[in-house]
Amino acid sequence: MLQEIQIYNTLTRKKEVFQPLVPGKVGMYVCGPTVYGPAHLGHARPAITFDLLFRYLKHLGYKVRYVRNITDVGHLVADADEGEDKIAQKARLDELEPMEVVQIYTNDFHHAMRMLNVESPSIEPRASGHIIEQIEEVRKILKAGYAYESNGSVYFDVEKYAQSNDYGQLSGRKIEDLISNTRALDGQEEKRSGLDFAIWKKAQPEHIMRWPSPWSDGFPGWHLECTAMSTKYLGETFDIHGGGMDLTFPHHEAEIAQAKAANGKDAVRYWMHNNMITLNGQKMGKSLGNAISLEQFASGSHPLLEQAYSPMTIRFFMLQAHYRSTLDFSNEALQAAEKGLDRLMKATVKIGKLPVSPTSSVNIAELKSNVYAAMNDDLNSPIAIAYLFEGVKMINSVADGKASLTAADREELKALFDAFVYDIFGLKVEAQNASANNEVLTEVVDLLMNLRLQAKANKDWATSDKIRNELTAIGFDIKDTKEGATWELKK
RNA sequence: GGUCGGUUGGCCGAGUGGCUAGGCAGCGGUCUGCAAAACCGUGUACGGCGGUUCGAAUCCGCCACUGACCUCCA
Repeated sequence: MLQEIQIYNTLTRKKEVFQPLVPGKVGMYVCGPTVYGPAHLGHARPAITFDLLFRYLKHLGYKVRYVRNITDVGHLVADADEGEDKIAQKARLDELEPMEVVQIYTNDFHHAMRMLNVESPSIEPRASGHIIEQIEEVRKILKAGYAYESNGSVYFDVEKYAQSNDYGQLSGRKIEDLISNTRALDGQEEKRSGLDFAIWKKAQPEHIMRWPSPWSDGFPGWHLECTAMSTKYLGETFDIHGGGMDLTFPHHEAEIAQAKAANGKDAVRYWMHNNMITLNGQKMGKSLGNAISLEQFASGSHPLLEQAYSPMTIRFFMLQAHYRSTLDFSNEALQAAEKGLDRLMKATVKIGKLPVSPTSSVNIAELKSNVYAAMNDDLNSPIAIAYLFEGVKMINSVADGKASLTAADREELKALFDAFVYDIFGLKVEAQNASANNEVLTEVVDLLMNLRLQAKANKDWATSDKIRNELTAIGFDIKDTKEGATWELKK
């Protein structure tokens, strides 16, 4: 059931029919986080976007190898500490071993991913575990003549590369403009041009994270790790490379150049970029100081949060916008998503219990084809969800006896919802509070519900309402449906 | 300053040269002892000014505002 899907390729700025290099198999690489701070809402966007792609491709029958790295070395900070590694800087402040910092925030990231129901990638390589490969990559680029050594560091020679290649093709920049617009930063005398970037950096004496190399004791440049690791696990040419839009320049542009310089060919066939999460219209980011961590969302402990939001609400909130659009955070929008998600999940659970009829008054086949068509059009999850809500309406109408469904259509509908809601969108019913799973509590509440039922039978509204009101006050949600009264404990 | 985007109804957010996206909120109704839920009905939305067109929110031009990148960033 390999369907034709279109994806937007940043390289060509067009939607293209996706055709993997090897039929039936997909290699994809996505830039993961730099583990030097808590995972925040911004990190959730690419994680969820490419989790959706990963899940959908698998659903369509592709065998996917999904590589998402952890950056734990090599990021240079531009502020106060000249040339100091981000990880090492944080370590000094906290008086922790650098690898301790890496571990803390790697764990934090993994925890956040689990909460968001983001599947583990096939391979999650760490930059620090691939120093040998990166040194090899530097060697290849040097040998090809596209890099030069300077005072123990090795720089990529952008201008030389640009003579025979299109540097700037991904980000739409022209080399001449780049040359005239590059900022003159201090401490760059080692470079021939401000455009050049380090692929190996000599470590200063105080720099703790360092590895021996033919050029100096030092560490690899940030852009290089992705090239080295994607090549190692996916080959010199692979299908999809993803990441945040903010990485297109210089990071991904540099990756293109490094791979071409080292291997003589273009590595990536489809470049995909997710857009940013904004806060009051401005990008949410650690360096901007306006990031809300995922932990804070779950607990509601941030001044901007009016309440706690479950990870599934965040996931659904993101899926309701297209991945290439900016998505503005607001309490109002999150609350709307929370309610919409609740409606979708409740309907999904109901399908199996719907009554069946000899005929259907609804068209399930058309609904199904609409949902797939939306997803096949560059992963248009908001449209797909809009169609699922049409399905929700069908489900509720059938439950109300206002529409009918054959047994075969009910199975079809259930399969569709199970596939999309659970497997592809990765939504799940939140685990209830531990106490709600307590059998004794359940029995007690059932007892109260029975008392209320009796009171109702006796038309003793005062008692029945008292029970309902007090349970509601405690945090229970009581509903009288056709099938009888139901209760659930709200968070 | 350069490159690339965005501007849609109370909020969020899709999309298309002519036909109701969807969610949330609101309003009216059905159901219910009441409520909740559900269902039905309900909105002359597309930044401004020009142009192309039988017809543009959708294409073109100009303007305004706004964002991302150009330095680490998801």
